Amino acid sequence: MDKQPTIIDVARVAGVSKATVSRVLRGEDRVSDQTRSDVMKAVKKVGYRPNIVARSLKERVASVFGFVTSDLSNPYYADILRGVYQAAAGTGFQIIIASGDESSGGAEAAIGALREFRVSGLILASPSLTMRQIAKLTDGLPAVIEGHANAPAKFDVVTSDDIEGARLLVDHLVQLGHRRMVVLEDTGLGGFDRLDGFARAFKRAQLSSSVRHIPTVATAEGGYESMKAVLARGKPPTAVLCDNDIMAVGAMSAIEEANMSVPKDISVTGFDDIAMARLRQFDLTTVRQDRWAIGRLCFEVLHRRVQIEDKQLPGRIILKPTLKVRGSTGPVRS
Amino acid sequence: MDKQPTIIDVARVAGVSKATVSRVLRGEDRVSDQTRSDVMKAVKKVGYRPNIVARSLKERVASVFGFVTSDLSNPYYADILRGVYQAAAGTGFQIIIASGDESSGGAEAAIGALREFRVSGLILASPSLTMRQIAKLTDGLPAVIEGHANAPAKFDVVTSDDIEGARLLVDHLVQLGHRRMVVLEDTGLGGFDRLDGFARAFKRAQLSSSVRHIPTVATAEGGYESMKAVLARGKPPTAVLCDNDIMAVGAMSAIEEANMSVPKDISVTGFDDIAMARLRQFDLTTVRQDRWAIGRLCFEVLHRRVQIEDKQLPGRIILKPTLKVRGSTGPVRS
DNA sequence: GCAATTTGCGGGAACGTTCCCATTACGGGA
DNA sequence: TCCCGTAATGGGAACGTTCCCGCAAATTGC
Repeated sequence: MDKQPTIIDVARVAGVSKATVSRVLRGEDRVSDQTRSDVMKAVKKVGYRPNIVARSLKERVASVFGFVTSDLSNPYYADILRGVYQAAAGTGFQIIIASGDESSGGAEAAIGALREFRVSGLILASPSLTMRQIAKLTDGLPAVIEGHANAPAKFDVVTSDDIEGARLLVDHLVQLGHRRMVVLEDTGLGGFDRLDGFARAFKRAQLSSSVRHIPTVATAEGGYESMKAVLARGKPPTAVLCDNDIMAVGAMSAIEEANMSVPKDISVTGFDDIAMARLRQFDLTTVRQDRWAIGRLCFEVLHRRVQIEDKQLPGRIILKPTLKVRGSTGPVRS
Repeated sequence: MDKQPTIIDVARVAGVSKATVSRVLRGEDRVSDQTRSDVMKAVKKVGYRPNIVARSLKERVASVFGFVTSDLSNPYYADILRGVYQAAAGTGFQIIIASGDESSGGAEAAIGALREFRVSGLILASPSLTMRQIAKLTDGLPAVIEGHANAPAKFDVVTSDDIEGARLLVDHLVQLGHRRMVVLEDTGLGGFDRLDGFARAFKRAQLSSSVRHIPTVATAEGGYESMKAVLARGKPPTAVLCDNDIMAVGAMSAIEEANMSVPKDISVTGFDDIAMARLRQFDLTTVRQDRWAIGRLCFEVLHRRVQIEDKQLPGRIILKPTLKVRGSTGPVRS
């Protein structure tokens, strides 16, 4: 690789000092029009490209945000990430993604690596991180947290209102006449707000006693197995609420395998509205968050705090989800 | 944010010079055991964390690879990315992902941003990049290309053998007795090798004349529309080959909607073996690439070239795909 | 026992920026 | 005419590393 031209090369060609080139490049005003255009011409001529590394060193922090997620291949985070990138485009900020899953050393290693990089802020989209960990690992670095509505007040939060989402689903089913229901609960660390939301909504509808909660692995297979077990013992429920869409797909498999029909015999709901939910074969009633907006807002909140050195108190942006009623839910059979 | 301790702080605490601290940190041998342990103790004490930015400046390049993709939310690339991260863990190399999709300025802007960062290599997983663009934009930077088996000889290539994958599918269907077939072709820029592979395999089986090729948008809706159009006019084919799994899912919808059955009336195949293909509702015969391995190898090839300053000629690693026969294909109805 | 080599360590330049301080040139007011 | 403010620019230190070079002490070879 041949040597990249530096600001000094530009200065030599333009016949000015490096300080002047720097001024032009950073758009300062104390430069004559003549010099400015000379410098710009020289930049073009030598093919100069700014060296972010040198700038970062001088400025003590890099114009980079770190994005930490526990699961890169989860489409939920992929969508958020798209929003982040979209918002980052043109701001001069880059994003470094650190995978916090166990095989790459966990979230601690991920955040550690980002800090070596002197990133100027963190976006934490990793439900497996506890608040205690977050507080310890960020240690003064600006951070915005996704997915934990009840994070400590010292952090900015952008997340969707899962409690509201759960309420929407429960209300919808109750309205359709459902009473005897089952919730397939993610046994992982994520989705805490959802479970809380389901519990509250059932309590509000005074149905807490007629609802069973089944711990389930958050995959299609997990949903399938749990549903099969539910159907094997006793009177089947009239509706099944799942912690995410993919579990719901598994549950639907088990229901059809038992020669029952969705939604005639059993209604099924998901959570997230992933692309698959819209397919004819599933046509799943679910709750949709604007994941794109979440990502975008995560970036903007962080950017604001870092760039403008915004000293106002951390805020929390809680986005309202929308209920997507599709063909997997229907009135209870009488 | 309070100031991070530097190598000089460590030196002061350990009572040595910064050069010695640097030596210890980089594991050089010309240091006495006593000094080494003193320094390590001081590192612990002051909570020193190396500053990658300063190191990168001095070394002229950053220990960072850039990953360029045209579609962040495509699970295909998400899986490759997982492989990349897995391989990168522990090497000291970080990955910066640049989204090359149009909304963020395209691949040119993405690669430009990465170059400002002085990344020491690129992983290009973006089928929409032409070879001409790649040659121009990389300009001497080491790069490994994914997805283009026929890239110029000056680049390292890691990809799956899509031509072989297409052959496997065609052979499978021919063996089942299928002759009148349809290929739903991705109209996008990607998947060139697949189309080529289908065409070659049909030619080899002397079936080129009995196969129709339908340009199709590479989504579930696209597959649905194209299939509907195919069924609307004339005698339906006995088998449909799709350029990817998600198109196949759409095609299956259209077939069932027309009151025909998969695979009894029409066999359907996909390409990629995404998680969805394994679900009971689809049970799709498809071709699987080891995407995790592709990602891992992309990193390793690049790491080797950059780190070891491997001067050997660029190589191409072409991974053999495997045919996954499932329930969406069957013998032709006689 | 003395020169030659090795070992262990420190000093300081360099990487490419930014930014603070000169320094110059030029007017205008006293 | 002199002084001083201002506009435009240059010089140089600093950011935190790495690495070359040099020097003293220890070790070796004769």
